[in-house]
Amino acid sequence: MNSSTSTGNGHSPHPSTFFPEFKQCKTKRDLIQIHAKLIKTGRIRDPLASAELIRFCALSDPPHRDLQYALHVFQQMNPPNCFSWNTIIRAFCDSDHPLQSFILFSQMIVKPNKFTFPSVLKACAKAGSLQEGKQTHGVLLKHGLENDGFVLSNLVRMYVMCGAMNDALVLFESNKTSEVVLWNVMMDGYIRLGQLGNARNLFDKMPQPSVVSWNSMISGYAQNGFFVEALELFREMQMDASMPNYITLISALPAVSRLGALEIGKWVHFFAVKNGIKVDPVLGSALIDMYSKCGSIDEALQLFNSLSQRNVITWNSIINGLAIHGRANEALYHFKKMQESGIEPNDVTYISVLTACSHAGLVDKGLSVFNEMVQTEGLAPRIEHYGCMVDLLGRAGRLQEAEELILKMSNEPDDVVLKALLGACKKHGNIEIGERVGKRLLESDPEDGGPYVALSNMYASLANWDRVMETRLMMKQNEVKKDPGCSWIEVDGAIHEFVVADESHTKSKDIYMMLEEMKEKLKLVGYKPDTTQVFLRMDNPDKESALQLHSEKIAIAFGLISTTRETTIKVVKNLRTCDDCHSTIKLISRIYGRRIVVRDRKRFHHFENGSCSCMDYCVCRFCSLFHFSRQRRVSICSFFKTQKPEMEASSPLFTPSFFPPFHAKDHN
DNA sequence: CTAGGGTTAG
Repeated sequence: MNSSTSTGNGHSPHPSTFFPEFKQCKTKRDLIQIHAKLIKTGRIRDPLASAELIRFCALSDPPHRDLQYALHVFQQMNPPNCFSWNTIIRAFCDSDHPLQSFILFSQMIVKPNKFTFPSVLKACAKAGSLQEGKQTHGVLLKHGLENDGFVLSNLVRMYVMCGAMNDALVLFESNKTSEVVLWNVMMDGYIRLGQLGNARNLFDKMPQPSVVSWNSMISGYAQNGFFVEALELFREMQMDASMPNYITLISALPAVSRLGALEIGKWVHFFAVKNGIKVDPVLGSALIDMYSKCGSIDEALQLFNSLSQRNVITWNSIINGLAIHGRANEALYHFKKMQESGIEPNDVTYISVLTACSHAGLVDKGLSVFNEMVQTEGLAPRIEHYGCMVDLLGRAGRLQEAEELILKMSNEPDDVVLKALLGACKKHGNIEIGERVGKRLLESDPEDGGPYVALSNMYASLANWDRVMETRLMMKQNEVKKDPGCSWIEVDGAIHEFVVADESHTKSKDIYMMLEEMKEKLKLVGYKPDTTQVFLRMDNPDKESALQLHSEKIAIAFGLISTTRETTIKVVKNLRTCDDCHSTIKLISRIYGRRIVVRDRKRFHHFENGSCSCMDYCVCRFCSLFHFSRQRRVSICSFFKTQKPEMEASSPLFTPSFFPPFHAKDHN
C-alpha cells in the first residue's frame, strides 16, 4: 500500500541518460573532474551539457548541492537557455535567499515560459514580498500564462503568503476551476488567518477534496485548538475515499494527545502498522508523545525502545513523557543515554529535564543541569527554563532565591513564572513575597482570575478572612473571567466531558447516586473536606458540596460506574486539581481498589491504593505544562460550550463506534 | 530530452 513517508525536502534529479558520469559523482572532486572533462572535450558548449551540470549542482540533495558552483557554470553559458534560467531560479527559491530568484528573473533576457513563474512566485511568497510578487504577476499576464494551473496556484499562494487574502480571493473567484490545489491554497490561507470557519466552508464546497485537503483541515483544526473538530474530521475521513497517509497521522496525533484520547491514539498507531506507514523518527515522536500524554508512559517507552532511528525530538518526547509522569530518575537516565548516543540536547530537552527535577523535588540536580545548559552547552535560557527553576526553588521553600532569579533574568518574567512563585508562596505561607508577586500579576492582567484565587487561597489557609473578602471584592470589581474547569474521560472510544456540578449527562442520575455513595464511604474512613480550597467564603455545608462537584470527581464517578474493576480510570482535566480532590482521589483509589490516572494541566497523577505518584509534591493550580496558551484554553472551553446545545443532551463527543476497526478497503 | 503547486512531530 502506498504511503508517502518521504521526509526529505530536496530533490534528486533523474540520472541523466546523456551524462551517465553523474551517476558516479560522489564528491566535489568528482564534480570538478566531470566539469573539466566537459571543457576539455568541448562538450561544455553543448547547452544540454551545461544545463545538466547546473541541474546537478543546483537541485541535488546536500552535500552535492552547490549553488555557487551552479551559478558559476550558469554564467559561463552564453547565452543561458530558458531551461537553465528556470533551473537556477528554482534553486535560489529553495535557498535561504529566495529573493535572488526574483533578481535573476528580472535579469532574464530570454522569454520566460510557464515553468519560470511558479519558482519566482514561490520565492516572493517565501520572502513575503508583495511588491515583487505583483510585478511578477504583471509580467506573467503579459505572457498570457495566467490560465496555467501551476502558475495560478502559485500566484494565489503568493498573495496568501503576503497577507493579501483579498487579492487571492479575487483571483480565486474569477477563475472558475475545480483544480483541487487552488482550493487547498485558499483553505490554507484562511487557516493561516485563524479563520477556520471560512476554511471549513471551502472544504465543504470543494468539488473533489484530496488527501491534502483533509490533512490541511485536520492540522488546521489541531493547531488552532479545535482538537475535537480535528478528530471528528479524522473520523469522517475513514468514511471517505481519501486514504489517510503519513501526514494525516502526524496532523491528527497532537489533537489526540491534547485530549488524552488513548483509544483513538492506539487506533492511529495500529492503522500505521497495518497500512505499512513507516514509523520514522517523526511519526515515532508523535506517537511517543501521544502515549505519554494519554497516560500510557510504559507503552511510550516500549515504542521508544523499538524505534530503529531516533532524532532529538524523539529523545525529547520520551524524556518529557517520563518527566510529566514523575519518573525523574528514568528521565535523567534517558538524558544521559541521549548524550552518549551523540545526539545534542537542545533547549527543549532542557525544559523536560528541568521539569523532571522540579516534579521530583531534585533541587540540586536541577541547579546543576541549569548551569550545565548555560555554561557548558552555551544555550540561552528561555522563559520556560526560568519557569522550571522558579518552580523548583519555590516548591522547596527557597522563595528568596526564586525571587532573586526572576529579578536576575534577562527576559521579562511572564505570568507563568510569576504564578509559579505565587503558588510556592501560597504553599509555604509567605505573605510578603506572595503579595508582591500577586500585585504584579494583577497589574499586568486584572482580568485573569488565577492570581486572585491564589492570593485568596493563601489568605484563607492563614484564616485571614478580611483579606479573602478584599480579594474577592477586587475580583468582582474587575469583572474577572474565570476559566471554567472541565474534565473528560474516554470510555470505549467515546469522550465524555463534565464541567463543575454537571448534570447534563444522560447517566447523570446514576452518576449522582455514585457520588452520594462515594461521599458516604469517604466519611466512613474519616475523610474531612479541605474547605480552604474553595474560593468563595460560604457556609461550610455549601463549601463541601461545591468541592464534591468538581468536574474530576464527576468524571471519576462516571468512570467507576461504566468500567470494569480491572480498568484503569483515566481522567484528563484542563486545569490543575485542587488539594481536596487530590486527597479524595487517593482515598477513592483505596476504597474502590481502582487504579486512577489523572492528567491535569501540568502532569500526571497515578493513584493506587491510597497514594499518588506525585508524592504530594506538586499540587499547584497555576503552572502549565501542556502549553495551552490562553487562546487555546478558551477555544476548547468555548467549543464545548457552543457544542453543547447542538448535541443531544450530553451525548458523548464521539459515538462509541468512533473508530470502527477499518473499513473494507483497508483490508487486504 | 529534461522542469513547476497544496498537507508534517517536541
